[in-house]
Amino acid sequence: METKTEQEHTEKESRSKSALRRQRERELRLQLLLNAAEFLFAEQGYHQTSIEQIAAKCEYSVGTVYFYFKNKEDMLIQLLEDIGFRLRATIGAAFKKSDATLEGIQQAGYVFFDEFCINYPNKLVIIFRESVGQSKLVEMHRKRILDKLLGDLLGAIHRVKDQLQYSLLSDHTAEVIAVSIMGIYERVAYHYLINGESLLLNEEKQKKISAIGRESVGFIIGGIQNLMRGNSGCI
Amino acid sequence: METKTEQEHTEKESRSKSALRRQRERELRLQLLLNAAEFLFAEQGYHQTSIEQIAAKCEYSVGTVYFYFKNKEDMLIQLLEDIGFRLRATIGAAFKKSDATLEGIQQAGYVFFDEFCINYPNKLVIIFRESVGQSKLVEMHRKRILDKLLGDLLGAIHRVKDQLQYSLLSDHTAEVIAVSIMGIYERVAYHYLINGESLLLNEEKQKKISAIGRESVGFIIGGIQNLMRGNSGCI
Amino acid sequence: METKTEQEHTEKESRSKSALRRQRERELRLQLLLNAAEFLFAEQGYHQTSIEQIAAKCEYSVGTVYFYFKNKEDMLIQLLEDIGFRLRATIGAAFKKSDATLEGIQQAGYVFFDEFCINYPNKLVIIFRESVGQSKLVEMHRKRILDKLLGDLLGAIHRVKDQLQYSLLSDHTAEVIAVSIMGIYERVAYHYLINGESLLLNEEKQKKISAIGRESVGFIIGGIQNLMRGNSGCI
Amino acid sequence: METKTEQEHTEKESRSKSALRRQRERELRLQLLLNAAEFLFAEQGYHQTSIEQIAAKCEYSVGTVYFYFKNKEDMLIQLLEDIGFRLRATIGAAFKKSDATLEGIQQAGYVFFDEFCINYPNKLVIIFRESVGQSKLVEMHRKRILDKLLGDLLGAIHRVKDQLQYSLLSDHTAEVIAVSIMGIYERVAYHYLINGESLLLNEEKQKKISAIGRESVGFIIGGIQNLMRGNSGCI
DNA sequence: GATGAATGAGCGTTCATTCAT
DNA sequence: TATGAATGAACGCTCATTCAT
Repeated sequence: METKTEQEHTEKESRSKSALRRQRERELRLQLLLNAAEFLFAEQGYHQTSIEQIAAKCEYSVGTVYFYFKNKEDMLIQLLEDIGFRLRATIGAAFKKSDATLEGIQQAGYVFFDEFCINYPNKLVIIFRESVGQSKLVEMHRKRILDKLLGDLLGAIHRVKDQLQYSLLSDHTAEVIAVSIMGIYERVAYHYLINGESLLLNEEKQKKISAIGRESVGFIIGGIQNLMRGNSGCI
Repeated sequence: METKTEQEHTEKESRSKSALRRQRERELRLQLLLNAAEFLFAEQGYHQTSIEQIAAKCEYSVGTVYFYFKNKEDMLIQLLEDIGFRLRATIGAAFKKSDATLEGIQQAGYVFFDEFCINYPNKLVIIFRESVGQSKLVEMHRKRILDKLLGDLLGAIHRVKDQLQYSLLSDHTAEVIAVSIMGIYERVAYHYLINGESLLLNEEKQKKISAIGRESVGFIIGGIQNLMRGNSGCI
Repeated sequence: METKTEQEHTEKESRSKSALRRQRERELRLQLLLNAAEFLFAEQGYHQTSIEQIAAKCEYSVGTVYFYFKNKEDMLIQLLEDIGFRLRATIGAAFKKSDATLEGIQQAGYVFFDEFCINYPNKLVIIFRESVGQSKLVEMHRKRILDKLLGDLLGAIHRVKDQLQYSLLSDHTAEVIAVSIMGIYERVAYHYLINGESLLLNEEKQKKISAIGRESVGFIIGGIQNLMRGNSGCI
Repeated sequence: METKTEQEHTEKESRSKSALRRQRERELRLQLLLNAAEFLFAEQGYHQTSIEQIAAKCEYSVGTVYFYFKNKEDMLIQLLEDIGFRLRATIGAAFKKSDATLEGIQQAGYVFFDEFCINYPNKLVIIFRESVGQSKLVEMHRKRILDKLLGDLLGAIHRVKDQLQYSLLSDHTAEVIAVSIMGIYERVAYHYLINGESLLLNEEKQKKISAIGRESVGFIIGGIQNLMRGNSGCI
């Protein structure tokens, strides 16, 4: 095994090198197409965007798009998966800094509004608007992705509850909290970002979103406390 | 003026009578079509439903549909307007019973989950799924409708604030509260109703939704209190 | 029931009249399209013919074709069904004239070559060339149609056998005879008609086909006799 | 010429050796691809099989296929040529054993059903189904191949006629006999083999095919005799 | 020789909308 | 008013073929 010639060595190396390069390039092209799709879907809508437009934006041909994706629906789903991954990564990181406290949940909220919303407004549009009501399959993936995020939140809530020795009203209280938080994330983002004329954010707008985010998180904290302190959740 | 003959009188009367009848019939047919559209859009999705299917469900011809509606988009918009109207009527009525108190907001929440969600699951699907991301025009109408509801909530919140002599953190605090409440309504309904396998609700499921609704409203109340008691909304 | 007014009567009559007319027109248009498809499929091949070409030949739009047919495959299948029907009608009629004798089978052969082949060369091309190896579904229909014809032949053979008090070598001898006859029909038609440069037949060519047909039928008669006289079918 | 060095000699030798090896390998690969194509065309149909599938089955790349074949049509044509060659070789060998007698024709028939059909069912599918109605060029090659086989049969028939001092009805009687025989071969094979659920033959099925073949040949012999004994071919 | 990414013409199909009757 | 046949633009998708590496 050790006796392989110089040439063999070089050959194998270059083969694996070129294979690696090809792999890298492949992923670059795939990302290029996904970016174009994300932009066009967010800008014009999923149905209003044709494969030809996506291809043209990357200076590819229609066939190339189909070399990388099974079909149009598949592009949306891959986009969704990517968004789900980033969303969890972003918010999950915030949990870890000060987990098992309400502060962790607060930080996660701040991160969602200050980082995710501001840096990825197009992703927001895809997950909260363009992937809604398109097909059973897309709906299924969307549900799976949002449910994972929900699971993360749920875990955080349970850890806070245990730590603070709070009790929950019922078996699904924690879930209701998590779902409510996600509803606030979604609607606030939709109202202040997606609904707007343009997704481009100047500094002033960023500040506003940030401030809105703080208050939304305030609402969330109040909601959690009201359902956790063992009272009935009534006035 | 008084000299018109008996006959003329009868004629006019009968003409107006038949005109009224025609008007009534027209509205019946229109409603029939809207119901069919609502059902099919909710069941199969807006894009997966063709005008022909809607016509067939009412035993009308395709042309007849176009006699009552400008186009397919127009059906969705009229559906949306109707839903918006009922939503405001249902929730607005709850406000009036005990307005200017947190209880009014609580009651409105109860009414949304116990009455609207349970009686009109298809309408829920239309407003929260099928009308999302379809076209600029639909999006515009959807925004208008949700903004009106938002306005109602906003009014209620301001009245509560004035009555309890609470202060708000900033100019948009009330709006954030309203938007958050709507987010909770939307996401909770989506999660527990729309996401489900079937929209048909047996008694057990109705009880669950109702219980979930109570807790969601508990979250809302907590959120409001936390943003209104003059504290910073932080932990 | 008898007391219906003159007007009602006229109304109903005209309604059914116009309904009938519409039905007739519908069938005319359908036939027009089928004829165009038959011609083009035979001339250029099934795959080389586009829906647009078929539509253009009838001065219809593409959509109209899809109003009358589910899809392209459906056109081919309807064509096939029609061909099968005519083939059985033509040949079946010949059987009836002198059934239960070899002459019936002889006449059927003459009719196939003298009438069917000469009058419907395009149908020959469809059933023996363009519908071969296209898809599972088409293959299934083709089999069903040819099997029906086979059944007709089989019946005739059994009747001849009973009448002449012949015996058959084995259980499947009759079927082998029927299949062989069909093979001769098919291959002779293919060789002398379909293979040719043009399907258009002048008088001279017609005479040749007819003569070829006579001899082919002679072959068939010999084959039947050899398998029916109770000998082993060997030399 | 004689003065070439030892080295040159060795070089040339090894060059021609490696050239030969390369040639052999080339043909192996070509055959590998043809086998894959034959299998897939027979299994799924010509149009339903993509070049990529053929390449994948051999663990080659798409480009490699195009190194060995001009295009997809070319694969089918080469397949066809190969099938034609084997068919003639198989049947031709049978003729030679006892040529110029009806027995030779009988033997050829037995060989077709007992050897060719049973050993090469896929080839049967290609020649009798998948190459039908695909394109002018394929049709031309198919005709050429079948015409050669026809020529072989024709020759055999003429030799039998001369030997037995029979006379033929007309100039094309021999051809009609040959065409009829081929029609029987084709249709019997199609009906009992190609039409079936599976092309795989267990022993029982093989026996059935063989028996069917015997009877089909009996039909053929009867047909020939009826057209050769100088009678009119009529009943 | 071998690879596999890229091409792009071409086709089948859909369906909202129109309009003569 | 009601009908339903006709329209045709638009789009998703396929796949044989090419070619730079």
